[in-house]
Amino acid sequence: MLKIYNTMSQSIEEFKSLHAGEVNMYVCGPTVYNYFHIGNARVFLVFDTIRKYLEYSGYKVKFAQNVTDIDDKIIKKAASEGVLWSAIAEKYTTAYLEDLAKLNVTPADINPKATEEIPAMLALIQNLMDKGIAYVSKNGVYYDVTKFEGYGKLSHQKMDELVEGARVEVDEEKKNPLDFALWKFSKPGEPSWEAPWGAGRPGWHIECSAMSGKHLGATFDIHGGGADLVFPHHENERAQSEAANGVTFVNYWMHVGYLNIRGEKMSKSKGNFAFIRDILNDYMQDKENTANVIRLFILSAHYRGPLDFSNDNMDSVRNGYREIYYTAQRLAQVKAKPAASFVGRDFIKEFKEAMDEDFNTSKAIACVYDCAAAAKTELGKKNIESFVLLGKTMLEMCAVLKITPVLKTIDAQITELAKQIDLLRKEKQYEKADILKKQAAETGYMLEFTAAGTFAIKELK
RNA sequence: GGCGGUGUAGCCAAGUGGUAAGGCACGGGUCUGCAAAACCCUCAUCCAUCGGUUCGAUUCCGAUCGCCGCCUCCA
Repeated sequence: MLKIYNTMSQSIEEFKSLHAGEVNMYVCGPTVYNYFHIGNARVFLVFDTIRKYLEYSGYKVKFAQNVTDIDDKIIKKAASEGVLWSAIAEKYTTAYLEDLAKLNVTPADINPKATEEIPAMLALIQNLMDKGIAYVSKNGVYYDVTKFEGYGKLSHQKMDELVEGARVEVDEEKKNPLDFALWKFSKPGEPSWEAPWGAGRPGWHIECSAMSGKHLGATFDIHGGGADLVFPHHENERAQSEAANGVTFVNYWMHVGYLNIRGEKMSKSKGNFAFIRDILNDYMQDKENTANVIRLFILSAHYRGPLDFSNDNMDSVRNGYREIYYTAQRLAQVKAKPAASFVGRDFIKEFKEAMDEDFNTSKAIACVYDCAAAAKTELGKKNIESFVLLGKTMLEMCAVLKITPVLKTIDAQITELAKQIDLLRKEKQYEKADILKKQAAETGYMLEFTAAGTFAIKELK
């Protein structure tokens, strides 16, 4: 039975989908004004893994993730580079999709762009206007938070306390300091869309309400994002949607903890800003397996807790990943059939139990390691069929976590070298054998001569 | 000030009312002609501190201290 921590109730709840066997989920996507960084990547990878696990558990998942392609930051960036805002949005939307693909993140079923969903937003704003919840001011259309009874319930803040702590400049045009823009009137030269109240662009929160409602329904199962979105973004989305539709917006709110770099929040001024694109390119020589190491690193801690990114921590994970990677390579070079059963632990069962407990990937990964170790023990005992069974079990778990090692085809040259070395060893011509071994090493392979056979292992670098 | 998170071995990191998963590193060993970034084993009398509840707490409650974050359209 799957359990999920719900930010709304601040407790772990049994998961019950709205429609039997189906899960509708929405995760806040990027504002495309730059490449995305390792912190964004954490959110994307966590929810990709959750989605995958839901599917593995038998759910049909409908996954929507927006692309915010109009926003102040985009306009600002465009101005500083002297290009059209749309050029910035297009460039970084493309980059976003490329980087996601390199991380093996499955594309969302629906990738709505803000600029393509303006009509749905206008309809929602009109709905709020009709209900007397929104009002027009000099600068735009605003949401009157005093009209929504449950305001603050998601972030567990009281309105007066929010006001006290507010560091925002008081906007005289707003009725209440907490009121937020649904529609911002454009200034000359700014991008704008026609609207009944005046030309402008959408406020930050409205797109998610409009798009999730349109594609997933007024009520849907899971809404996720980074922890910093709880307030104000998700609080405001909820206020908009529930006030407009009169029904519960989201059943399970999920938030991913912060990713720090060497213990500090990442920021450009501190020079500890890491784009995922750069990590993918620079971290290892083995590009095909870099995404797996990154994902394993991200999943090594529970998704709700903080996670510290550093080279040392990555290296530690990479060294651990080798165990899985090498086991997979040996498995691929063994021709035996799997044993019918393994007397011992039921790794898959343990794995599922871990994941069912609010996606405890840390514990799930421990199952993968234990299984790999058990497989190697069998190999050492020359129980090849048991090794194959356990190796396959390990790969099943890897597939769910999406860390399946990417193997190289071993070219004929290496196979030939291995044969020759084996021959030379039998003839005790060790000096010649060593020369050939060195040759193999130069191509990135190490050759293992074990009781269970000879393996050519591509090193992970 | 309000709210939230967090403090577990050298490092990363799970977890439980009955005495601590897993990974990395270290150390020892095994296989091997030698060797490996291979394999095996070892590695927290203890879970920030101080109280309380309990037969028993790292796990529950209270307090204290430390670190991080949100309350500024930052995931």
